[in-house]
Amino acid sequence: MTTARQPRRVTIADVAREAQTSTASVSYALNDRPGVSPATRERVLAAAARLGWSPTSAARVLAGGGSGAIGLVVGRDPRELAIEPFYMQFIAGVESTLAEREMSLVLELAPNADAEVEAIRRWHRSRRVDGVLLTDVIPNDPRIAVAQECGIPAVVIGDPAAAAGLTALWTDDASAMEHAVEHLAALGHRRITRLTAPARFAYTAVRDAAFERAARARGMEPDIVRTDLSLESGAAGARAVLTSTRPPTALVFDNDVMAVAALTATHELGLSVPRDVSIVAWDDSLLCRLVTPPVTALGHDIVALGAHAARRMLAVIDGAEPAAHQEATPTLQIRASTGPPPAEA
Amino acid sequence: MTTARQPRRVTIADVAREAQTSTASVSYALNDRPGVSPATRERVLAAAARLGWSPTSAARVLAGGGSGAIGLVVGRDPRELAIEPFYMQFIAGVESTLAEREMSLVLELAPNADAEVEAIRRWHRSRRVDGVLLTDVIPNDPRIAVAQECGIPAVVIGDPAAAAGLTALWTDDASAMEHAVEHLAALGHRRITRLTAPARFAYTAVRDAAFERAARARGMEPDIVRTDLSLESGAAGARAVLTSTRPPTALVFDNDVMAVAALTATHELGLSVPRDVSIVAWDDSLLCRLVTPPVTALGHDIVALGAHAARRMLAVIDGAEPAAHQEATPTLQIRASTGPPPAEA
DNA sequence: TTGTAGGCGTTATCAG
DNA sequence: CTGATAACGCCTACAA
Repeated sequence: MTTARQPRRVTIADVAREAQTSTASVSYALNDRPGVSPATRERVLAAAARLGWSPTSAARVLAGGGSGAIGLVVGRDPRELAIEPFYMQFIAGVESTLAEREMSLVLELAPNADAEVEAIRRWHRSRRVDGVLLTDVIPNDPRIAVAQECGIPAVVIGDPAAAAGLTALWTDDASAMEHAVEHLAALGHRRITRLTAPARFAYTAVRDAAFERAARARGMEPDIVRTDLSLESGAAGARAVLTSTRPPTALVFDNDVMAVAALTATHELGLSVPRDVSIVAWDDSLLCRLVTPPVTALGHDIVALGAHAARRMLAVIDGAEPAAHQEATPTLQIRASTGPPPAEA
Repeated sequence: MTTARQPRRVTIADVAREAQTSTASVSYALNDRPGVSPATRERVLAAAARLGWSPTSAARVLAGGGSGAIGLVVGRDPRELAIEPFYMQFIAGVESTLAEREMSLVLELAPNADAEVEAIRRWHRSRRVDGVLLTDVIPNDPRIAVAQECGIPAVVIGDPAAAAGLTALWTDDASAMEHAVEHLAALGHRRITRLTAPARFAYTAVRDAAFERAARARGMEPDIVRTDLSLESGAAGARAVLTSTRPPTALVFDNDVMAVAALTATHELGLSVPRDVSIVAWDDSLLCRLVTPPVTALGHDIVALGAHAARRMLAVIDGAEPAAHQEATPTLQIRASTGPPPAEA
C-alpha cells in the first residue's frame, strides 16, 4: 500500500488568493462579520467552497477564539461507569445540542478527585475546551473552586447550594422523594427503608432530609442504609434489611441498578415482589422496564437534562450571567414492583 | 460577585526567563529531548513547575505536533445510544488507556452516514484529533474510504475484510456462534431461530453464515429473523416466531437488550424460560445477570476491547504498520435461560 | 550546549 | 471597504 497522499491543507491564504482579496477580508466574510462588501463576500464564500476550506481549530484557539469544545470529567471507575446508564444518556443529550453548533465533547475519566481537578486545570491552561460540565457534585467540591479560580465557564448539574454561584441545573429531588413516600404510604406501607448513594454526594443529603420529613409526617420511623450505588451493595443492603428482625415492607433505592439487583436478591430469599416487599428505584431506565416485575421508579428525562446542560453551557460561554435553573421534577412511574404491604403478622 | 481575575497565561517564554535560558532550551527540556545540559533541564523543569506551566495544545498542534486527542464518531440515535450498554463500556475502556498518556477522547454523535463522514473530514481538516476509531462498520463503509483518503490514522473495530487494509481489531464471531449452536444442540434443541442486527452491519453476515453452517452441520434448518436491535423489535420478533405454527425451542439474539426484552415477552405469552424456550444473548452485560432467569450469553470484555483499540490507535499514530489484530473470542456464559427443549409434542 | 528567528493558520488592529 | 501586519504559543532548523 502506498503512503496516503497528504494534500497540503487549504488555508485562508489560499482562499484569499483564489478570491483575489486579502486574508482579512476572507476571515471577515467567513465569519459573517461586517466590513466586507457583498461582492467580495460572495467571491470568498465561493472560493472557500471550491477549495474545500475548513478552519483549523488550533489556529482559531491561538488567535483568541474559542476551541469549539466543551469538557466533561467523569470521576468514576471505568468498570463502574460501564454499567451506569446515567452517563450515556446524559452524554447523548449533551451531544444532541452540541451537534447543532458543530461543537464537540471532550471526555475524560478521572480515577480520583485530584485527577478531576487536574484535568480541569489542564484543559483550561491548554485551552482545549471552552467550558466544563460538572456532575456528581459534592459539597465544597474542589472542582467548583478550581473552575471559579481559573474563570472557566462551568455548569453544575446539581444543587445550586453546592454550586457556589455558578450556573446550576437542578431537579427538585425533595418533591420527588415526597411523591415516592406518599405512594407507598397510600398503599399502606408503614416501614420503609431508603438505600442511598454515598453520603459524599450533595444530593444524598437532600434526599435523606426529604425522606425523613416525609416519613415522619406520616408517623413512620425513617430507616436509611448507605451503599455505594453498585449492584452488589444494592443486593447486599436489601438482603441485610430484609433478614433483620423487623424487616421493612418497602425499599427505596437511589438508582436503578441497585433496585433491580435487589429484586433478584429478594427472589433468592424466597420473597415475592410486591407481595412481601415493594421496590422503588431512582433513575428510571430501560432496566426498570425490562425486569419482572417491572420496577416503579422516579424517572426524569436524562437525555433532556444533558441537552439542557449543554444549552446552558453555550449560554454561559456567550457571557450569560450565572443562575440556577430548575429541571422538571422526576415523576413516579408506577409499575408492578409496588403494591400493598403484606397483612401485619 | 467580582469577575474572576484572569491571570495571564504562563508561556514557555516566562519559563525561559525564570530559568534564565532560551525558549528553545525550555522546549527541549520540557519534551525530554536531547540538546540540553542536565543542569539547564533541571532549572527549566523547576521553573515550569513553580510557574504552573502547561502546554497550550493549540499552539502545539499549529506547530506540527499532535492534538493529544482521538475521535470517536457514533452513528446512532441519541435515545437509542442511551440504552445500548456497548458504547459506554467501550468508551470506558478507551479512556482508561488514554488517561495514561493524558490524552483525551473527542466524541461526536452523527445522526446519519453523511454526518459521520463529515465529522471525520472536519476533524482532520481542523486537526482536532490525531486519529479516529471506527465502530459499527458496514461493508464498503464510507468512513473507511474517507479515513484513507485524508490519511488520518484509524482503527477499525470489526472484520478486517471490511477494513480495507486499515488496522483492525476483530473477534471471531463465527467461532462464538458455533459455540452457542453447539450448546443448544447438545441440550437437544432442533429448531433454533436467530434474531439479528440489521443486515447492513458487516458482522451480521459473518454471524449469519456461521449460524447457518453450524445449524446445517447438525441437521437443523436455520431460521433467521431481522431486527433493528431495539427492545421493541426483539420482543416483537420473539412473539412472532413463538406464536407461529411450528415455533422454535431456542432463540439466539444479536444483543442483550433484545434477549432480555424477549424474556419478558415470553412470560407474557404464558411460556416459561427455559422450560418452553431457551434464550441466548450476544453481548453479555449486567442486564443478563440481573434478570430472572439470568440469560446465557456470549460475553466478551468490551472494556478491554476499548482499551486495546486505544492502544492500537496510539501505535498507529506513532507510525505502526496497519494490521489485523484478533481479540479474544466471546465465551458462552451459561446461565439459567438455556435448558433442554420441551418434550416433542 | 545554547540562543535566535521563522513558521504554523487565524483573528484583530490599523493604516490606506 | 480593503489590505498589510502583528500577535497568539510552540517547535525546530540553524547559527553562534
